Amino acid sequence: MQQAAKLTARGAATKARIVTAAADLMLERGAAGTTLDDVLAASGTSKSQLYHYFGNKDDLIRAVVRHQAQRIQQDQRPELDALDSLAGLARWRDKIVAAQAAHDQVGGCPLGSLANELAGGDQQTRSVLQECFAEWEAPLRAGLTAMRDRGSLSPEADPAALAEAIMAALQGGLLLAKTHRSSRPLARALDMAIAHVHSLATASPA
Amino acid sequence: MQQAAKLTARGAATKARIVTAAADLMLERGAAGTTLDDVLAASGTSKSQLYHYFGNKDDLIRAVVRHQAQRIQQDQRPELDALDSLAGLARWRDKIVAAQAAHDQVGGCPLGSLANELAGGDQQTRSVLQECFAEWEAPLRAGLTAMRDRGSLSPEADPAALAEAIMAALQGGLLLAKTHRSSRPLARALDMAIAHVHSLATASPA
DNA sequence: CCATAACTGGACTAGCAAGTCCAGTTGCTG
DNA sequence: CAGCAACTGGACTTGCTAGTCCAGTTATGG
Repeated sequence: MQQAAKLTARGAATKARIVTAAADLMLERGAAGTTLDDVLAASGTSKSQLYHYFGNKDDLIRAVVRHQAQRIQQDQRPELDALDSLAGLARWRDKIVAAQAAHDQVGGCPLGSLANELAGGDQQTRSVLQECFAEWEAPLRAGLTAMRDRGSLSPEADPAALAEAIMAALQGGLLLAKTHRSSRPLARALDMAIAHVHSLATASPA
Repeated sequence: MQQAAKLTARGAATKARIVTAAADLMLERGAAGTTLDDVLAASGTSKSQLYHYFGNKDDLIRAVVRHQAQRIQQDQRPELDALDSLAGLARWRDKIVAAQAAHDQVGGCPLGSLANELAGGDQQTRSVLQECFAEWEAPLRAGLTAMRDRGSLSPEADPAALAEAIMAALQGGLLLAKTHRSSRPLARALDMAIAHVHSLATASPA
């Protein structure tokens, strides 16, 4: 992998095909449970192509992590950009619960599952995970900050802490949902988190 | 494995040694990432002993899941039996955060990590996971129910939903803590959950 | 003290997985 | 159109892993 190379249109397409196939497989089998041969078969490529675009399996895994993070943000638009009101939070919640239910309750968070598996690994991969979570959390933190600055939330409310706690509820809710094959735990976790934001809302929304 | 057999004291000790070693290894490397040879080396046993006590690797994994669930409950006593007050919840929170910090922020929830990895697998294993989570959650649900019945919590409060949401916050907090190598996300998640219980508390605690 | 069953050691097999290698094809670019 | 670099195919190597097998040792109950 000498990736400063040119990368023609065809090459880019092949690389994307590999990452997409790997992401799908790793979502349902985990990163360790997915073999490169599986990825090659699913993407219709060969060993040499994979090693042409990626240094090794870990490198591919990091690409998959970034891919899933992008996919999540894409899926959650435009709701992710309208988290500066209680109504906006409710819409985001509904979209997430609906998406989970649509997946037959199978497969938790594409990012959370990978994080769980890879957080104990090398520093490089963990850094990517941290960045991806931060990127995902940013719009939430921004929305809560806007609410506080506007006076919709109590001045004592800590947007950063709130956003992190909500993400934790989301991740835990998805894990329990996956385990129980039911979206109920996810719904309850998010409802609790949003109720907590409600309790910090001021009577007069400014 | 014809486990209706006798199982002498020595046999029981060997079996326990295998499960303990496997649990430790799987906590830091995951179930798939732990080889049976690793387990044998760490426990000072041999292949034939492992297959004498367990049908196959999946069988061992299920034993590890049950073992971790028991260990967690044991570690969280006596706080787990005193979750029928806001003060009790706070003590439980402190114990969990301290335990996480004591582990150098490494390794999330011994049960949650396994659940994440195994929830997509066979029904048998998933059932064990569900039971273990239910068992762990039971004291929390009981405490919240007692609070509501006593009048410390609003009659509208739903102890089952509350307990499940709190467990979700705990799991998500542990996942983010593992990813960031910091107990901050865990503390924030639990603080939010407990603040939510506070908001449901009645002014007069009876 | 003998027979039976629990228990133990470790060599062995079969299959699979990551990563290597090289010969060949395609497609830019001057 | 020539030449170089990007790209592709797939066989091959090396090492590991779950699971098997059997010969042998220890405990126990009659």
